[in-house]
Amino acid sequence: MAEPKKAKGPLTIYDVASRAGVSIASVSRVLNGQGTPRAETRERVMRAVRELSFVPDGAARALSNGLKEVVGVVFRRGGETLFEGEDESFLFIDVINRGIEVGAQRHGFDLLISSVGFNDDNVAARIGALAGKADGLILHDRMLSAVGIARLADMVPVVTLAGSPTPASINVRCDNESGIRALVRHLAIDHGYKNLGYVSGRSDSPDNRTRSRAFETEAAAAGADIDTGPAWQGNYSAAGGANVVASLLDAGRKLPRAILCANDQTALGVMHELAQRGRQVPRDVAVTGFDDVPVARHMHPPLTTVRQPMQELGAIAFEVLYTRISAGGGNPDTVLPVEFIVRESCGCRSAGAKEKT
Amino acid sequence: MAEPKKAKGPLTIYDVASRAGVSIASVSRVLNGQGTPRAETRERVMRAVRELSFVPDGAARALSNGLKEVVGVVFRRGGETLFEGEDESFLFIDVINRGIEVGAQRHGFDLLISSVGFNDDNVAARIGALAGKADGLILHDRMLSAVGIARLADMVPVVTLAGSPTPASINVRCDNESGIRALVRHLAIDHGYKNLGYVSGRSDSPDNRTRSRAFETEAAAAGADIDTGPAWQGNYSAAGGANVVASLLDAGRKLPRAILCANDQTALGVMHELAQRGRQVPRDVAVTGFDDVPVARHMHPPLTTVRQPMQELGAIAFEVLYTRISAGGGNPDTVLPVEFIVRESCGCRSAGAKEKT
DNA sequence: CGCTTACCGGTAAGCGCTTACCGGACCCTA
DNA sequence: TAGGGTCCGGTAAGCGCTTACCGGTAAGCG
Repeated sequence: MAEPKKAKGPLTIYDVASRAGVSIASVSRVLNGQGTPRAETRERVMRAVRELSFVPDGAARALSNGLKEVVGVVFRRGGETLFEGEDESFLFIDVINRGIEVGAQRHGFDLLISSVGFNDDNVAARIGALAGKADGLILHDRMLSAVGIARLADMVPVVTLAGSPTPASINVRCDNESGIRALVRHLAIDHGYKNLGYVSGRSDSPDNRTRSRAFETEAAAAGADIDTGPAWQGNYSAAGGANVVASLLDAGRKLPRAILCANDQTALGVMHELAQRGRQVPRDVAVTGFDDVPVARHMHPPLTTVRQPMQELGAIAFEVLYTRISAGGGNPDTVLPVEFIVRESCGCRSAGAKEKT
Repeated sequence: MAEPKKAKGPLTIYDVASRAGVSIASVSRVLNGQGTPRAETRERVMRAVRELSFVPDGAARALSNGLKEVVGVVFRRGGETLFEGEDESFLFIDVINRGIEVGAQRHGFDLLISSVGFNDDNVAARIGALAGKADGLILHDRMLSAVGIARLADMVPVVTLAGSPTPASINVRCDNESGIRALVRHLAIDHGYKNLGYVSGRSDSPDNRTRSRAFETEAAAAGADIDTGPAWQGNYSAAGGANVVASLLDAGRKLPRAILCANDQTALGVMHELAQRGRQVPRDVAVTGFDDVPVARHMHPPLTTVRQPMQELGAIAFEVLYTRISAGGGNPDTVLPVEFIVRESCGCRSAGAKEKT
């Protein structure tokens, strides 16, 4: 406690070293637990560090050992928040991010986040800048085109969520096929609904394509008729779902006995519009979602859906990325199991029932 | 397009320089728009950069010019999610973070986030590590004790949200006094309620102390009686609010004519419990919140509350921090105006009415 | 036509840290 | 007491970038 404070210029390892009366190498060794410093040396260094409340500069560390301990996470910020309850959509993203964070913290990494608006122009530039500040990137759904991802992936390790792998990037997703299969079978076989419709998500989403294809396959396998066509195109938002129902009805088309939705948001909109038009769910038409967002259980009636293990998805995404960063390799196409959640919008009465898929 | 790709070792400015046939200094100058490179030089460099899709290393840059272009943001992750709708609480945080991000992007900064669980032990250590990776820190409410903040603040610029300034740190908050004043006057004067209660937030929250004190002052000024005491201690959660009502009623105490709550979450719990106990809002007892979270308008009845400009708060917080980082100084105690939102839980009928405070 | 002035762009010195390498001190053995 | 082996810990070389400084070339001027 010689002087109260030196020149205010941020402290460096040299300040600590001179205060402890050792060399900077020793300070570094103590701080990183390398080598075998004598107990007394360690003690002296620790005391100096404590007294000065020194924290080593991350940039210098990163430069020196080639590891920033930072993952970049990029996602879309909602731009079409209209419907009541719609805010939930980014809760969804948030849960995944939390999962990433949990995984990251296990390895001393932090999350560098960057959200992108729907009409931001310089997305690629922004992501590029992020790439420079991180050891690897995790991209949420639909952030970049396949070639954009590929380009990015050969400057920095990249993991995409709910997309599809490219030669250089890794993808982590949920088992959409199983989820849709469970839904279709439950509706077509358990309930015996012979006519199904599928309100799709954004057409550029790999998840949506997978679900859509699985829907057709499984419906055929279960011997159910399906309603299709451009009128069934949604966009993952509640408004999109409501719109599909509205235009179907306005065109005088007959609704199928059950409607599967690309995600819970869409189901929310579909059910809302159905209620507006005086149709009862599930009596007149059954509705199902996908995702199991928190509101799903509080809808009227509670939504039958498929739960994706979001938080785990985030954690796994980090883990895969971490492997790639530190060792290279890693499974380029990781698929996580989903869980079929039966509630009441399908026509069932009991709550609570669950089935693993 | 000589060779398809060199050794996979991440590219450096040297690779770009040699490909463009110039020195690294020129590359750097072109990339940063410094000096006056000849048009042809610029062109050569840009082409090389594009062909290699080079992105300069953030750590090296940071080390070299003493600016990481990263702000650390620390917040608490909910650990007591129990009540329906409670998830909203971190939506609140998210909106602020969005605001920070918006401010940050204007200056090319990114957000390094770190959430802390309610029973994480090594909080200070984690925040310290963050500090090393960022140019400055923004701490959400109740992250660290005053001395913890002070210690942190002399290693890196710190802005706290809804706290109070310390000699070295800056604080940004909303004008709680005006908000409470508007609420109290509306209830006591406009509605003529002569007896008020205040369900407080966590006792260690500066915002709560301010609101609590303002409540007492304003109630006295408006000539209303107040109910106080330890039974009125809440904790910002819906469960806390419900608990206050429950224990008051269980103890056979008479409820005041109107109950102000420390935040909307609390009001949610209070109204829920009131409904459980068969009390009607606002007929039997009026209830008000604070924050104006999204659900507030969808409660039954819609909640009269005070809106805090969350996103703006985040943006301002960044701006103040940025000033401190780049120039030093900056107003250490920034106060943002709030907006009084009249809905129905206070006893008013009309929706929509608003008053600036 | 020779010298000054401007303008570019290259060379090299750090930024704060990690770590390979090496030399000094000490202990053990003969 | 001398030689060899062990430990510790210091010295210095980078990590990839920015930028001060300076030398070379070309243009401007008398």
